[in-house]
Amino acid sequence: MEIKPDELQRRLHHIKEGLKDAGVKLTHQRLEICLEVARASNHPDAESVFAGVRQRVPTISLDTVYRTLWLLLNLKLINTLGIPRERMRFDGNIAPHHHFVCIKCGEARDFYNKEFDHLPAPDDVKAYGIVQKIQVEVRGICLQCSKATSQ
Amino acid sequence: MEIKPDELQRRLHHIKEGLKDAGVKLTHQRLEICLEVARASNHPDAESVFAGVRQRVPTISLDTVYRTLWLLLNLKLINTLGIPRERMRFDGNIAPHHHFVCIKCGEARDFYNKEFDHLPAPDDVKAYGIVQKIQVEVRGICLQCSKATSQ
DNA sequence: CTACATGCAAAGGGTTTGCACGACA
DNA sequence: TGTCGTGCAAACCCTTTGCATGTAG
Repeated sequence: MEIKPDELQRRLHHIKEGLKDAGVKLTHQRLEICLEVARASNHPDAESVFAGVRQRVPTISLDTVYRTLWLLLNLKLINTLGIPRERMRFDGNIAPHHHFVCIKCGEARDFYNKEFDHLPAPDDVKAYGIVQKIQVEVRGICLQCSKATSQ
Repeated sequence: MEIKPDELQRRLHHIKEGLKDAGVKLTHQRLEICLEVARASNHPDAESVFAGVRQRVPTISLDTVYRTLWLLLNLKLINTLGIPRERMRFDGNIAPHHHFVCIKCGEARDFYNKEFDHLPAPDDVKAYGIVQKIQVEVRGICLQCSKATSQ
């Protein structure tokens, strides 16, 4: 599950520049963690990143991995799948629907949209497996949080 | 954050029928948990459901709430936000992209699609807050898992 | 040289499990 | 009455934090 070398270089360069701009120290550990997360195409969890880096830096600790990933996340140099720090949340709504998710407070609100319900799955996606449903996730900042920030 | 009474009745009825069909006992606790999750429109976590039910059933325990929610989930009578039992996962890919997520093994694969990148946010969604990005999540069963199931 | 990053270990929070009691069919 | 569900508490796992040591700038 590796990406192309030139794409890797592009990502790495972008991350390094971002760290430099933020004025944080470019330690050996941090660079290796960046490399690991930049070249993974399978959305690794912290444990996977840890295992990968450990092969090259045997003394690295798991909490350094966490701290570095959070650093990259806060600088918007990487993303997360789903919502960070999220506990499990349940949804009694079985009907087809979509979500507006606030990236500040995590609130998720349903909305309905017939066009979104019937988005066709691209052919290259069908090659990944059997498609069951398509859901659109709109990310943004909800009214309450945008008020709170502007005040 | 309550839904319309007739919609609530519809959901409750559907859940009760599902439980009956599955042949599980319709205990007082289970019914109250179903009511709580069916009438919540804010995608509650287990703790919220627990708090709500507790007002009517003071002796209920948190683990009964978890067990019942899992029961409903396995019977596909409710949904979860995000992927169940998911730990935090990171994504070194900053470019606009979308995900195919396997509901069996949780594997998420990127795909690119210019049309999806430029989906317009519906007006009623814009009323929820400031839209930052729109991501499409395709859920299904990946090739490996569908092979494993059919064997 | 000095502030910041690391490693260690222990704490923290959410979720799950084992077991004996209690309640539905 | 027998089986399944519940409550309690402890275990579990992932993640975070405090502190002394090490290191980049």
